[in-house]
Amino acid sequence: MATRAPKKKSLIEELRRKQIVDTAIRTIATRGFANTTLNNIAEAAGVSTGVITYHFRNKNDLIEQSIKKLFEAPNEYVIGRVERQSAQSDRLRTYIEATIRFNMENRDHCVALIYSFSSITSQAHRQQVIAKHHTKIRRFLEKILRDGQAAGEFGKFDAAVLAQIVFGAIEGLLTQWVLDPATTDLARASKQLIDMVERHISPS
Amino acid sequence: MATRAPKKKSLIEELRRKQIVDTAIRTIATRGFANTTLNNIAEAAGVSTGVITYHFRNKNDLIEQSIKKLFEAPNEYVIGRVERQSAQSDRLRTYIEATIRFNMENRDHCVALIYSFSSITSQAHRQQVIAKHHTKIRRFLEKILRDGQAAGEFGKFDAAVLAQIVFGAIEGLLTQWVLDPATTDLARASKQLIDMVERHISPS
Amino acid sequence: MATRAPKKKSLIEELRRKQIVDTAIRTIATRGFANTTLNNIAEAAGVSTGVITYHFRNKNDLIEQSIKKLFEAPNEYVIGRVERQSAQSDRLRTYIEATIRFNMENRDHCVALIYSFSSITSQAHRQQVIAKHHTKIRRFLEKILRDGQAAGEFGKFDAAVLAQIVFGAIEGLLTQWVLDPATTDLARASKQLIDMVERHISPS
Amino acid sequence: MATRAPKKKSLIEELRRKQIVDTAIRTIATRGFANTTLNNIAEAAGVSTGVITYHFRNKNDLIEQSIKKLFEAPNEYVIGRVERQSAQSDRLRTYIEATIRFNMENRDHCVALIYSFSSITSQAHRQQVIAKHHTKIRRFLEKILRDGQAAGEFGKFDAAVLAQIVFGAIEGLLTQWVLDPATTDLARASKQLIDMVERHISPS
DNA sequence: AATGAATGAGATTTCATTCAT
DNA sequence: CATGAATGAAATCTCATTCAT
Repeated sequence: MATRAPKKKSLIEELRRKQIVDTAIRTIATRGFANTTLNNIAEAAGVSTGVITYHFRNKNDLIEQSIKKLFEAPNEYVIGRVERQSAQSDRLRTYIEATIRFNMENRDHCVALIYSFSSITSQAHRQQVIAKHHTKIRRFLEKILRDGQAAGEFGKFDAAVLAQIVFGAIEGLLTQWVLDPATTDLARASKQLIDMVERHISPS
Repeated sequence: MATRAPKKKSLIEELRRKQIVDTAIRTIATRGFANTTLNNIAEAAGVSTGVITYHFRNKNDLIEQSIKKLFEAPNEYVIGRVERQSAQSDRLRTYIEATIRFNMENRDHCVALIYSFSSITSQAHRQQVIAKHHTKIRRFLEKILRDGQAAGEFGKFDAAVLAQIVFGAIEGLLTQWVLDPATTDLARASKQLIDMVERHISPS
Repeated sequence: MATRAPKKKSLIEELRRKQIVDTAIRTIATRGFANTTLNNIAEAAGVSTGVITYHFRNKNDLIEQSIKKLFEAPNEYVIGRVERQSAQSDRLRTYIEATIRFNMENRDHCVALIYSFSSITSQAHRQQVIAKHHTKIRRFLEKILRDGQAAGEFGKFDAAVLAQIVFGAIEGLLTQWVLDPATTDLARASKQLIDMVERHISPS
Repeated sequence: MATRAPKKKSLIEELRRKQIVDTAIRTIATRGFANTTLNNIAEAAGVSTGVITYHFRNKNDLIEQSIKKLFEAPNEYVIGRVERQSAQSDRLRTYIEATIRFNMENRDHCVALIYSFSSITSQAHRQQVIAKHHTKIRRFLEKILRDGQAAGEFGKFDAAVLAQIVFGAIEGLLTQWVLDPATTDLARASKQLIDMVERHISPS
């Protein structure tokens, strides 16, 4: 029942912020990162430009809130589904499937996420934020692999490195799908990735 | 088979262009995409602002030349090494190893490449250029896989999809390494990826 | 001789106006003139933004009310004390002492006053208001000097010019104290100024 | 023969900067501090707005350069004249006369200087800059007084405090003259101030 | 009376591009 | 070829003011 909100935000304030973040994500997916202005976002949201700087400290603040959501939204989706599984092999498969599915069902989200790499500036902060999110997700995957080894479900392999590979493979597949959806068959790739990984980790 | 420049560029002209493109890549890697101005590049190259717009039609032209180089440089490196191998299994292993190695030895290049994936502006052109490069490399990998199947070196699998996965995995690993080099062991990941793929495609 | 408000203000209305003016002065002293927004003042007063524009025609109105108070508050303090003295030499000394004392006891007031001297916008009106207040106080001082001459307490000198000097000296001392309180000893300066002026005007 | 210039400025660059600073001072004197925009200054200088941010980091930078000049220009004028005098009593008189004269001959300068107090923001930096300039000038005056005491030209008094008073009196007189030139006779005030001070410090 | 979200005019700032030298 | 000062369009940011609740 803990209340957060460092500065007590009103309900309407929260709604507006959420609306603007969602619109920002949509606009970035449509126009690209470099080409998205506050005006574009305001117009897409049907509000005046001033509304954005009224609710966010500045453009950078809005962008970072959007990036936060870009990482958290798929996480919530995936983690919830993974945790409903008990066997680690089911968890692993669910992790891959759910991640791919979320992105297929939310292309704007996926596109904006991939684009967000270009938003990294020399101010290390932005990079750190993205890196932290990356690491967090990768660790979640790594834990599944280790738990599976501990339970005897999986054989012997370097869990940290395999987590890197699987996570990297998914991200790389999504990048391809963003750039060239016509020649990228995410669903089949998902199946084959699962198949390959399962064979790799089987205890035999 | 080298084609000469269609518009007769002087030698000094070519050198300048090359110098500027290289500096642009280095600057993007250092400052991020959104934070790199023509002045930044000019300063880093030790020339005046005007030099850039003298040698390139405009900023977009310079960026596209840089992106071209970002894709072509690792390609040359990798393809050369791959083609010295005759067995397809050697080619496949060489492809993965050489790609990882080139990027480890040219971090600026790698960083700029990852940043650029999503430097897409509303001119769909940029996205098409990147997608085309992606596809080209993936096709090269796919051909190795198919040739290996034809030669009986590899077993049965969907080559197009596996090419997607392997290519995606490498790209994803590089992305992780760009964001967080400390926790990303590229060399080990490379070995394990090769191991996993080889087991997956073994004909048995 | 107090005139009632020409437009019938309720008691609560008057209290609010006074509270806001006081807060404005405090905020200007804290944040500087150029850096004080209506929101800053509202926040410092613990009220909503709208309250200010509800009680004041606009920002300019609030600022002018505040400037009015900045001049009137020390005046009331000083004039009351001066008029309790009968000898003009006592009045003169009291004038200087009381002015310095009021400002030492109300640093925010003093700071805001110094800052406001030059808050002049292109509307010459603001400058006129400040000049009028200045002149009024100077005249008050001048009268003491003239009355002293008439009574034979003081010797021969140009009263108008000496009033300028004394008034200017006090204002200048306060400015220094505002800018650099550590190196400005107002109390000693006050004594020495009185001493110097008294010697200058002594009839001998 | 020491060269300064931390970053090697070209001659034309220096001229432009000087021109813009001068125009800024003139514009501030005319329009007031709060009412002066970069556009106003650019227009008055007959250049485009971009020129200003090309030659100055930002508006704040220009303002601080202008404030620097506001303090340094009268200083140079006054110090040069003072140092041509050998007797300390001549130096003191020259200090007061020259300060008043410079300001009478450069009203824009004087007006902008007085206005500059309103430019102080909560960022302590601006205040410190102004305070530092103030202190420096006051110390110069203090030294004249002490040297005169050491030479036996002047009698016994607290030199630091008298310097405060004389400096404050001049500044206060200038403030009055800025606000209300019609009723402020600077020339006569200057004479009477000298007279009063000389009597105060005479050794008898 | 009071609130505070929203507006929009006007300011500052950035920067690709031009052009006289 | 090269320079770098200048431009001006377009972006971000600020904030007094309005207004529905």
